[in-house]
Amino acid sequence: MDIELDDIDLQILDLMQENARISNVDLAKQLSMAPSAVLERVKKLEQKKVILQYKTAINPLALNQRLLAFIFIKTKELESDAKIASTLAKIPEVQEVHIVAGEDCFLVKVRTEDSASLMALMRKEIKKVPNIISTKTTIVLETVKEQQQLVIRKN
Amino acid sequence: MDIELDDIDLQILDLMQENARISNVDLAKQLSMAPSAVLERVKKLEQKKVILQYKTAINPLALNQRLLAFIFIKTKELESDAKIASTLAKIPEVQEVHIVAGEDCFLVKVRTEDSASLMALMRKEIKKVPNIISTKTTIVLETVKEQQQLVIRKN
DNA sequence: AAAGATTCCGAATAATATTCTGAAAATAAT
DNA sequence: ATTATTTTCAGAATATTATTCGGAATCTTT
Repeated sequence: MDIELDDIDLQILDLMQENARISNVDLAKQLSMAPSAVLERVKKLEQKKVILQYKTAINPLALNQRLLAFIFIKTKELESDAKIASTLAKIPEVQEVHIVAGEDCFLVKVRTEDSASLMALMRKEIKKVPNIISTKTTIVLETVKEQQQLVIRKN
Repeated sequence: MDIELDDIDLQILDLMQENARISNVDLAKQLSMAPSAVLERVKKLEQKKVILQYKTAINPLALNQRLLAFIFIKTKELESDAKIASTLAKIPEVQEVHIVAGEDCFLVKVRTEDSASLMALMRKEIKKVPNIISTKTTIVLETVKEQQQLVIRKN
């Protein structure tokens, strides 16, 4: 990542991070710049893959997704790590797959309707992945904060 | 959540989830509807809090945030749970705070520049929260998948 | 079946995005 | 230092999109 971001870029990212649908005109106003100049910067940020995606956060309850869980997965060997990981990643209910340090190998975040559908998912999808030794599931009772916004420090 | 979402709503959510900046005109085209009708639905989804926010996903590496960790926190009693949780939630580097089942009480997701800044954060912020008995930190070596998109099943 | 509410379309208008040219500023080269 | 080169910006022109609104169609309720 050989990218230089100046203060204006950081301000743009800061504003857009919280509101991806802010208009170019508004952005320009906040930055005291011309819309055309701001647009140029935004396009460049997209092109440089600093901006990865514009996402809409949907209320999980509106889609009846009430259960959130973290599953630690222990596997046999280090060799097939990448394959196991990508197999897990393909499951739509799986929101995150991390390879972690320590005796557990993978940490997986899953969102489903309820505990019954989590069990079904475990049985039908996760436990069928080869080379899994054991799983340890942590159920979330309540989520107090959930975002992926980054801390942006302006100069 | 007493919300009825029909198939068109689900399609809108499905499209916007992946691209929050899709234009109303494009949305309308994909749904074979008039832009005005689609706009009305989107506004309604915002109002009903089905749509929570439009976010821009920024590449963490571009902001030099290379370390991701999950911290399990064990606390004294159940009483002050909410307070501890909201204290943790106020830390900007903390992306997620969950109250979980099991002996560990909280699961916290943190993103920082490097291990040094994680240590600093632990010392200066997290361990200063009252009533914490112990913490157990899991360092992420590699993230294979990370999103919060929900599974949308159309009827 | 009638009344009421909701959803949709289409046209008009308002606002915004986008493109382009040239000037200014920053950077690099001589 | 001075000149070239590149980058960034502003402002105007144009293209595209968002938004509003009236009325028709559809669906719900009574």
